[in-house]
Amino acid sequence: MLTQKARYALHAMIYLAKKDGSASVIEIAQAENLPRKFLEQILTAMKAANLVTSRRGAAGGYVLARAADQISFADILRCIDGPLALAPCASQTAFAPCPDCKSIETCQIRPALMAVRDTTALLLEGISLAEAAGGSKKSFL
Amino acid sequence: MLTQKARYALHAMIYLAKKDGSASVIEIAQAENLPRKFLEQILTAMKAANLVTSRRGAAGGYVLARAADQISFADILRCIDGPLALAPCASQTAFAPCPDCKSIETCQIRPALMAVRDTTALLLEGISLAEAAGGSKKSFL
DNA sequence: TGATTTCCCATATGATCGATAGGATATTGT
DNA sequence: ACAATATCCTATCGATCATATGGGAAATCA
Repeated sequence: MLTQKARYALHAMIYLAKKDGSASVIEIAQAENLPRKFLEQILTAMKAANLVTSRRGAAGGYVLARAADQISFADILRCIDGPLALAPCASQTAFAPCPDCKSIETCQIRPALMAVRDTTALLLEGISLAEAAGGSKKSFL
Repeated sequence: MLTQKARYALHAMIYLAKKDGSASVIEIAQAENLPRKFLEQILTAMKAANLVTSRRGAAGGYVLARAADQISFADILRCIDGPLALAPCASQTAFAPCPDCKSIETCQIRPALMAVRDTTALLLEGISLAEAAGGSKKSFL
């Protein structure tokens, strides 16, 4: 399961994609019905991951750092919820042996977890904010 | 990410699949290097889900409730970590609207989450204890 | 009867989730 | 200059969950 924070992040980012311009935290929070201060944290994380840029002061706000079709669900989920994989040993972006693992080579659950990671990463990296906002339903059906 | 508990469960069940007979908690815990009392809880859950049967007393222990090729990774993971889906609204076995969801029909992240659920469920339901124990690597490559 | 084992319930600790609060800092409009 | 508006930064908080550990009742077998 994703965290609520991650779902908030997706909604906020899709809002920015549709807006195609700057939007303040307050604007996004009201439009998408998200807790304002919590959203602030989320956008801070998105900025740290270079997915959005920000401007301070009156008439400030957040903008997508790249075109909406160049930001994937995977980008967003990774920076909020961490790796997509079901176990550290099956992660490409944050590989680590599982704490209790004897041997990565002989592990009998890893192949399955790798297969799952590969397919979910393929899917989530293939879905962009532009597609989600537009509702094209093309690429993943 | 799976919980450690879920990984423990998979290892324990694969051990039972390879053993093809009764094994006590202590035996499994020692063989797979799992905390004994924690494993006890896990096997209780597996029994509640009808994945294993048990016998008490001396020479007691746990046995798979079905043939090893009739128990999938999905069966085990669902009863330890819950639904495979990334959100309640994308779950087949435990569907529910997300707490903050306005409308399931117009949600712009749900289609993606459904696609992910479908593929991971397909994979994890297709991987049996027998396959994992045997290491055939056939069905998911 | 005594040893073994599952079963059941309770507790503990640390981390994580989902927020909220307050104020510092930057920018804009008047 | 100044007030209004925003982001930025840090701290805290309650609830839940993850990861166990412990004690003892009940069943089974030699």
